[in-house]
Amino acid sequence: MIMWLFGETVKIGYNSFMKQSELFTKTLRHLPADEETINAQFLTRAGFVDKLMAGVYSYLPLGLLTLKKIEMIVREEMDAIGGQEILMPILHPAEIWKKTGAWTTVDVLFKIKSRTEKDYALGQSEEEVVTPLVMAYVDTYKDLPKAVYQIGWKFRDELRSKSGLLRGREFYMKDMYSFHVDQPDFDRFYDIVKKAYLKIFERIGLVAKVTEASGGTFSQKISYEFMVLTNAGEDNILYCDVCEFCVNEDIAKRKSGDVCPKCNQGKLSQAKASEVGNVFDLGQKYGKDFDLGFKDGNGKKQYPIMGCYGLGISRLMGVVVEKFHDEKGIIWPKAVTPVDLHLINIAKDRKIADKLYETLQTEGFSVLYDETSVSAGEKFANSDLIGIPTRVLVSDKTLKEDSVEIKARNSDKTQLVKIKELVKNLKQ
RNA sequence: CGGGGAGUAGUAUACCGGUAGUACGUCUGCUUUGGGAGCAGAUAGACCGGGUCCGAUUCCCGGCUCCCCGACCA
Repeated sequence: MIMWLFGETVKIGYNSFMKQSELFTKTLRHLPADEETINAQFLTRAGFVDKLMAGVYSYLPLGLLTLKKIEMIVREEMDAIGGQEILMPILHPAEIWKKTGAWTTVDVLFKIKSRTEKDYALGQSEEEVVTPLVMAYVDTYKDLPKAVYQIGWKFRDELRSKSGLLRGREFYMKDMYSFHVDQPDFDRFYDIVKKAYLKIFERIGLVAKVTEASGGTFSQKISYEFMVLTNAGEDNILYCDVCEFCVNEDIAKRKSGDVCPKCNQGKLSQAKASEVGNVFDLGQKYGKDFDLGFKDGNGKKQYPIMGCYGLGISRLMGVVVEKFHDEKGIIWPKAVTPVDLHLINIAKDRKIADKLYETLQTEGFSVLYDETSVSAGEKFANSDLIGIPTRVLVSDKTLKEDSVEIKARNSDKTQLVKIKELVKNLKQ
């Protein structure tokens, strides 16, 4: 992404760089009065997000960078398993929702009326759009399997939004839909998606538990939810302390302290968790609802077995903050940090730091450069709040040694590095 | 949607039925510069509507918004 700023091009994206004085956001010293959760407090104070109303946030320059980092990881892994990215409408005609029954059964569906009193819905999931869309191109079994996905805004008319980014009325989500000739082929792909999901969370630095959960209104089958343990979450799960068994308490037939039904060895413990992803076996419901099928090898009409796979990108951003912070601020994992380096100058003469800023860009680092003239203490406090994983400090003290000081956000140790060695050192 | 709490400078808060105070921010000047610097001056405020009252930011009613607990969250 390229944006124009003060006459120069500023690249926003993987190799973004920006001067702190040019950021239109500022860090806030006070806790926001209307946010109680860690993720909302730090993200607001550090200038990553701004609340428009309950459950609806703007993503500011630094926040958008992190959101895009997470999005990119998700995109790479979905592409890697054959997902084809598309972008579907958010504004839907009521008819498609009435056809599947969801118009009356899905309470969280946002419904709106046009000037001419026509009914519309805002997308909260897109089976109603994607099924006719994909099946229009599927004539025979030879056209399957197919998987398409999109990354975009979803709307849910929650009675109570809460917990900052963890439950919004509007949120950023990846939703994928797959179409298969039969159950075995679906099961094969289902497993591939589960593995891809685990890889995504691992890349971000999170541990997600694959949790058995309700299949929802339309399905008797269980679904799987990907749960990250955090007290800020809304779900209660039971998990085995020996094997990987994990179940949502909603459907659990057991309680905390019971023996694990899977390995018969471990004990089940209860924990709070946030659902960052889910996978559903939709069966033939949507094919049948829309009466859209394909011809099998005998020329007979069959309905596809479908799956849907959600992954909450904005929620993940909140969960990451819940998991990675200290009393001073956020500690971004390297994979999703808005930028790689926080370059801070406190030397009287800015020249060396200015030059380093250029050099680091050329060398492929993304950099936030604090070239402001506020006190050193304030810069450190801001830096800790924003939470970029690596801090590079230029001061008169370090310059005497022809050096800069490097400090990891998650450590108290500092390291003097010769300026000549800096790039090499950072690339290690 | 049920229950509870709260709306006061840009932000966070205090007191009060009769001049609305403090901190941070912001602006000006001087001094500072390795963990949210110091001094001096300046700036700026009662969610909306109705009622009670001589007088309401304060009390009462309604609305809106935010937060928390619960319910809800295919």
